Amino acid sequence: MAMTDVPEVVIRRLPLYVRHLEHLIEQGERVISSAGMGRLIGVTPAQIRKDLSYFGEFGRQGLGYDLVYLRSQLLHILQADKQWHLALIGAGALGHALVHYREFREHLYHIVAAFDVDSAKVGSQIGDLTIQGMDDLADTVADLGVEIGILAVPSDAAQQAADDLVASGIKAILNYAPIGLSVPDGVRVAHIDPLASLQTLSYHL
Amino acid sequence: MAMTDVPEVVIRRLPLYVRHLEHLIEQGERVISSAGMGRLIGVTPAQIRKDLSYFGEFGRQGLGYDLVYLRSQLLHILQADKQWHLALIGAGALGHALVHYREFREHLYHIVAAFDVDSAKVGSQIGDLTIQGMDDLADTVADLGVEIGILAVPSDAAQQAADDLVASGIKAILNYAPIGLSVPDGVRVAHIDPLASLQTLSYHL
DNA sequence: GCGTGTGAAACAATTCACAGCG
DNA sequence: CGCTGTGAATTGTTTCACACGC
Repeated sequence: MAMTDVPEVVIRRLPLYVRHLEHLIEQGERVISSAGMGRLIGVTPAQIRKDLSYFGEFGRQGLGYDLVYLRSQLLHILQADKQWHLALIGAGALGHALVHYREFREHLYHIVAAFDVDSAKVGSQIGDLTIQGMDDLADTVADLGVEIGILAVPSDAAQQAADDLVASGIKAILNYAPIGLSVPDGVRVAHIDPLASLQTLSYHL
Repeated sequence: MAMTDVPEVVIRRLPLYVRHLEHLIEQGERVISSAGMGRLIGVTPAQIRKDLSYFGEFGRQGLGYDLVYLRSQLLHILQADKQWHLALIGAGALGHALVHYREFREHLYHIVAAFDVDSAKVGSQIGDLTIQGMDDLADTVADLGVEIGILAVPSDAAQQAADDLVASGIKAILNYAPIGLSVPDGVRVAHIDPLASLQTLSYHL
C-alpha cells in the first residue's frame, strides 16, 4: 500500500503487465484475475498481487482487476501517461530504425531531435528530423524540453556522447552502445545489449 | 567450484564481465583484482569472486585475475568461443540495423539467412543476404545449421513467426517484437523491449 | 602482505496461506 | 463462494569475514 521502497525488479515487471493488459483489452476482455494473468504471463498469481500492492489496491474482491482501470493506473505509476521528449545521438543504421520505431511514438515517447558526431551527416534528414551537430545539443535539449537521451553511437564515441548528454542536463539515458557508461549520481542509464542477450542464449544451448 | 545450479542472474552478469575484460585488454592491462574490477563495473568484489566461483578457480592468490585467461574462460562458459549461425526474421528497418550490426559478426554470432513474411520483399537484398520467404525457413535452418533465430517482425506477426522457428527446430530466439511469445519447454527466449526500458526510465524521473 | 575462494550471516525476493470483503 | 491484499515462511542472492596460498 505504501509506495516507498519498491524493489527495482518489481518496476521492471510493470511494463510487462501493461503489455499483456493491452493485449487483453484489444481482445475485448474487461476483467481478469491474478490467476488468469499469471497463467498468461507465466508468473505466479501471488507475485502479481504482491507487485501491485506496492502501489495501491487496484482489484475487487471476488472479481479480479478491471483491465482498463489497471492499465491506466500502471501507466500513471510509470509516468508513461504523459508525453516524453527524446533526443537521439547517432544517425547510423540503428538510429534510423529507432526513429522509425512506431512503438515509441504510439506510447508517448517522441524522438524530437537527432544528433551525430560525424559532421558529414549534419544537415541531412533522418525520418523527418534534420541531423544536428553535437554543438547544438545543450541548446536543443533546453529549447525542446528533452528529458531522455538515446545513445546509438559506436562504443568509442559513447562515453563522450554520454558526458555531453549529462552536461546538457539530461537525467536518463537509453544506451545502445556496447559499453558500460559512467555517469554521475542522479543520472539513470538503461542498457540494451543484444550481444549480451545472445551470449546468455548460447550459454543454455 | 561445481557448475551445477548456477543462478540465472549470475549468467546474465558474465557478458558484462567479458565486456570490461576486453576493454582492459585493449588498454594493455594484463591482470586485475576483483576489487579493481568491482570499482570499474560498479559491483562488489565479493560478488565477482562468488560469481566466478560457480564455474571454477580462475584467479591467483595475492595477484588477481589474468585478463586474457579469464576472458577466454568466460567466453568458453558462455559458449561464445565458437561460431553460431543466426536467422533473421523480418527485413524492416530494425532487420537492416541488425544485419549491419558489427558486434554480432565480430563476436562469432553470424546472421546467415534473412526471411520476411512480406512476399514483396522476397528476393531483394539485405546486406549481402537475399531475403527468403517463410516457406524456405525449415530447409535453410537445416542446411545452414542455424541455431538461433532473431525475431524482428511487427507484434501481430511475431507469434506465428515464433511458431515457425520452433517448427524448424530452433531452440533459442532473440525477440525484438513487443510481445511475450509462448514457446514450448526447451526453447529459450531473450526479449529486447526498448519501450519497457524507457518506461522504467520515466518511472524514476 | 595481498587477494582469492568459500562457508556463514545478512539481506532481498518470492511464495504460501489465510483473513476479509464483495 | 471467489479472489484480493498481506503478514509470515520460504527460497534465493548478496555481502561478510577469514583460512589459505602466492
